[in-house]
Amino acid sequence: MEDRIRQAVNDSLSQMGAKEHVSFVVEWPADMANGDFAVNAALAASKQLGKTPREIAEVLQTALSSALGEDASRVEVAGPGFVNITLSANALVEILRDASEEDWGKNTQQNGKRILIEYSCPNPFKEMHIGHLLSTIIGESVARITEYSGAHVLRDSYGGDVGPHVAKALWALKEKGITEPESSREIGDAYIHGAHAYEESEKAKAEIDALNVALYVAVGKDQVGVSEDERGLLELWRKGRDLALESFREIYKILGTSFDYFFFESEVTPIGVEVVRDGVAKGVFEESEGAVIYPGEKKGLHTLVFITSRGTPTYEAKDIGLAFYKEERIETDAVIIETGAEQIGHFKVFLAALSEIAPLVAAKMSHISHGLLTLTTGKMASRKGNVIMARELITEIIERASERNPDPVIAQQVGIGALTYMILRSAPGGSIVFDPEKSLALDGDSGPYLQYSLARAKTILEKAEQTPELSSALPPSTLARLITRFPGIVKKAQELSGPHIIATYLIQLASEWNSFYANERIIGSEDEAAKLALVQTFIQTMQNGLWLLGIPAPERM
RNA sequence: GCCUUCGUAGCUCAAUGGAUAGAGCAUCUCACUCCUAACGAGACGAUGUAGGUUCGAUUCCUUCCGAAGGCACCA
Repeated sequence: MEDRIRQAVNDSLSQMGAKEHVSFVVEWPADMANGDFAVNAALAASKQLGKTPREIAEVLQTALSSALGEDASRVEVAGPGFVNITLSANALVEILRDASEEDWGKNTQQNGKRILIEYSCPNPFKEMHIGHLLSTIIGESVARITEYSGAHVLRDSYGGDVGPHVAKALWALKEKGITEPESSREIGDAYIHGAHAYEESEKAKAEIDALNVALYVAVGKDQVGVSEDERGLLELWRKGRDLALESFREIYKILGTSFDYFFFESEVTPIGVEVVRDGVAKGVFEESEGAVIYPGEKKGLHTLVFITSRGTPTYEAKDIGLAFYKEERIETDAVIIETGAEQIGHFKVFLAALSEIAPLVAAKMSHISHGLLTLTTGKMASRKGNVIMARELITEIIERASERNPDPVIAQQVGIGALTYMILRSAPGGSIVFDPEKSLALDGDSGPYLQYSLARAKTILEKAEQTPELSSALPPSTLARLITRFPGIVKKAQELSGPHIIATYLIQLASEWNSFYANERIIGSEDEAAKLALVQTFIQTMQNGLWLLGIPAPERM
């Protein structure tokens, strides 16, 4: 439809004598009263053609009327020179026929592509906090939105299982004489204890630094030639890592996400170090004050250390290793990495360095980020211990949902729906101010509002005795016209990697549906079969939309 | 100091350079014998500042004010 409009406008413009290409848009009017499509070509071409926008618009109106024939019920000039097009009841019904199919909203823009998405990325030896929760929820939704483009999506999470934070946790465990940690909580507490000690005691700091190096050495040797001390250290390290992973998987299950790959720093570090050392010979990296740096300042970026003067690799060197590690194991056409916005600067430097070493690998990588999640108490910092843990927050919101839902399965669906929606409703990039008391709304602009609208619609379909059947008896309601926009909304969300596009649309859709529900009798009405068919398309649209966000769809509420 | 991002209603968020800047919460009305009131109808209320580009600017450019993040051995 959009293509037909575009074609007709272009033809008409060149007939009017437009020599240069006129850039215009075919868009949805924000106000549905203005129709299904709006064309701003008359405004854009006004200067070139030397006519007023309204003169041109009137010519376009005639051209579009004849081009669209019976598919348009109304073509009119409005405002400063827009041409608004309203679809006819029949044209609308034809589009709605697709809307009760399961694949409603999918497109084939990236058919056959293999896309790897990295997100969540909690570090073993720390507990998962709400920052990771953000990444998990956003990453999963972006993955699902990408799947709707026909791409084969692979998911991975990357975690730091070596480095100073691990040394802090292991140091504290050893201090307490714990050799058999039993819960992830114990590991998390040890990290906090170790982090405090590191800042408060010179002795502890020295010991932890030494332990950090010792762990790198031990991990590097793996099974070959390890001493007794190293064997004990490695054993404690593996136990801690396993415990943390196990607790991550429990959370992923509740959130409806699962990963194809878990990558660890210990695996990618050797490759990273090797590549960076090679890079020194090639002149990409430089030695400075005993460290290996990438001189980003020469390119308007920051200069960052890749290998410290103690010989340990930093985050950046490990990321180089990770990029190579993935490339060796997984065939991909694109790699997307989702992290917190505080890493934007680092990612730019890393990407600049990588593009000098492996241009093709760097070219297919892209970085998306989420803003900081700030509490009323300020930025979260896990080393200070004043963090809200992912598990605590999930438990709390499910508990709140259970006040109204005795069924624990539904309570969980509603709780997760509220949490997920709260995170996905706003555009990525900005920070989310999170007040645990107020932010988890269960009514209004919320996940449960969407779920509730769906549950009500499903009940109607269950209770009805007639078979849903689309026909031109269906009046062209705002609800029907809004449903036809869904595939376009999905495309826009794909272009922007923006789940919030879907979220905003679904709220509008649910609101329109609830209004329809309140004002129109469905069961027992004259056009029951046609209205039931509309209900069916609403259900399919809402279901697919909720799936794209990762919000569960309860049958009843 | 330099770099990046962001300032929209009392609060939390929308608005692919377009039409009367949309929602929700809060506040105040109305509606509730009817398919689930986690609902519906209405009122109230906003683009930080000063310029520029444009037929048209919340959106692009510049000034100032304010906030957040980053800036060589953390991740």
